[in-house]
Amino acid sequence: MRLATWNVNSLAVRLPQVLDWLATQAPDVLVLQETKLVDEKFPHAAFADAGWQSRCFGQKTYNGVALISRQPAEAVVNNIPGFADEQARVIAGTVAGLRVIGAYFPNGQAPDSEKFVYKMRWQDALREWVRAELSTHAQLLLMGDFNVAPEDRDVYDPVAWAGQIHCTPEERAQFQGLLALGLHDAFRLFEQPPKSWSWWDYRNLAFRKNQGLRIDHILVSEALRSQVRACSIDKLPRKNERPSDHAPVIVELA
DNA sequence: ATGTCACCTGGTAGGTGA
Repeated sequence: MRLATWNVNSLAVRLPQVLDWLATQAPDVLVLQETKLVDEKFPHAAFADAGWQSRCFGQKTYNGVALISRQPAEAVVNNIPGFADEQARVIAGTVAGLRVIGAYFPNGQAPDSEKFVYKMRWQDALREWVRAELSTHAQLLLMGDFNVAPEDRDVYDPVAWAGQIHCTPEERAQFQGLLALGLHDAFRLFEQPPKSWSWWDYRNLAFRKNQGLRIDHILVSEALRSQVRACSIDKLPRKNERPSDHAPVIVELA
């Protein structure tokens, strides 16, 4: 099994790249973030024509998530049950016996902002829901754009970024809180090249200078840990014309 | 470097979010 996550920063713009990438990488599951499409405009037909099932949960202008899979997804859930939210950030489904949660964590804007408060509340709710999901789904993956660089080695300039959004102690503690549920950062189960990032700012020639952060993650449950064969970031789509600012992350399960 | 991209409203630009 091969599963992946990708923040596409507008599926309307990136659809051809997503279809190309699906054809090349042939994952079993791909979760998307920042589709920025209302459900009425979701390109289900384009995915179906290429042989993919698609489920979406979107809104106008911002956010929006989707679950693309070869096999149909069952027991699909939109957003965090019991957590009232205007923003479309979560889609979960069971595919081939795996519980897959695709999530677009709030950005948080700045540590002293209202959006940061929301980011913390949202993650409190997510964590408690994932805890409950784990009690009924031992084989679970939580994947998406977490908007946190878990450690200094996930940041190109940790001194400059210290205390900044994506790197605050509060956000890193939230990430540890997810690991404390018994989840494992699939990327760190393996030796990885130094300076591995999943996001590069569009500004400042950041990609060319490899100035990025690792903020897109795949967490796997304890029951899946021994089945993880590889985890990697695919930088190639970031070299496309009109790329997303994020690269896909892929995990291989036995 | 001051360096971008996508979307909206409302307009041949400015504001917002990332």
